[in-house]
Amino acid sequence: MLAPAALSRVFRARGLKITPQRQLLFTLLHDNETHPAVEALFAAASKLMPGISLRTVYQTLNDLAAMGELQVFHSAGGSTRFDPNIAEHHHAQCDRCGELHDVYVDDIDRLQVRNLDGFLAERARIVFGGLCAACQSKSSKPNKSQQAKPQPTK
Amino acid sequence: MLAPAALSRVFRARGLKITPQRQLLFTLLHDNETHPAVEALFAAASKLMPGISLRTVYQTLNDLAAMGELQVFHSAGGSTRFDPNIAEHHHAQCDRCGELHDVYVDDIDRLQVRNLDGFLAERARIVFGGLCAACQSKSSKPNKSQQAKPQPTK
DNA sequence: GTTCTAATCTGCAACGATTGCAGATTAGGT
DNA sequence: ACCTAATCTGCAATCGTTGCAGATTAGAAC
Repeated sequence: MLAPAALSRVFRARGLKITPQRQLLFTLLHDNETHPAVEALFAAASKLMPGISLRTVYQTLNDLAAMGELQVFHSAGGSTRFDPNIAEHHHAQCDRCGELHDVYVDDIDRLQVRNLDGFLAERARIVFGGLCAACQSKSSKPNKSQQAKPQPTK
Repeated sequence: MLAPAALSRVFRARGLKITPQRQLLFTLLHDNETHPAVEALFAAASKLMPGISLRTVYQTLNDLAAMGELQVFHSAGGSTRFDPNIAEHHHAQCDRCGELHDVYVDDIDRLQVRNLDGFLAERARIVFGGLCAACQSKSSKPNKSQQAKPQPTK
């Protein structure tokens, strides 16, 4: 995502207004590597600007995503995460804590893909599953997992 | 996913009952390559067994997923798709029609991943984006897309 | 600085997907 | 045929997200 100042220029150029709410969200997102969910952003924004509407947060995120300034990440449990890193990169998601982590992968186009069957692949998104460094240390005792597999009803 | 008969054995072995509803869903899912959503399965099931409850479809899908007999695929718009193919494979999703397509990728472990930062990657899921064969032919005129990018409110 | 208007914000109602619950039904062991 | 735990059904409730309408405001024009 562009820096707040540059983003403001882009918005103005499109006839969009620079409101305090938008500026706040720009700064909260810029260089943010936590892949925040809407609620997390709303909480952070609310601290700095009490009264900001959840609706506005959704609106702004949608706008930024539509402009290609934000990547959207849909994961288990219907949770949506936003990623201001729009360089070509991929993700590693921890099975235990659900945290997302940016990773970079080389030579993706060298992959041999079978059964494409006429599909014209332009992009690839890779999500690695496993355990993050933190969860490996405090292994054994499970955390609040985003990928818990419930047993069939007994 | 196992064949209906084998699946029934697994269920029994776990003390789970084989109901007509479950059997129906087993057969509807077996060898199903359409990556159906819940609603689609419910519709198909309802034709063959009028009165089956949507709740039961959800229940059964969740159980199968928890048992590892089904892969769950979360994509844009909050849509959840189920994939009975549990062999190691990946997906190609059409930007225009949203259709999912199974693909197979070789030598994934040969990928060079940077910035893993202690993350222990055990699995990788790749989703290719692009245009499916069908949408390439009838190109130009857009279809109902699952990835439509709305303009910022004007 | 004042005026003006389209863009934006807010709060709330509405929506679609999914789950919790409780009572009726039933698979399958005895 | 009987019995009981497992299951099914229908409905209410929840969650994330969006539509709407009226109040507010950024920023262009004077």
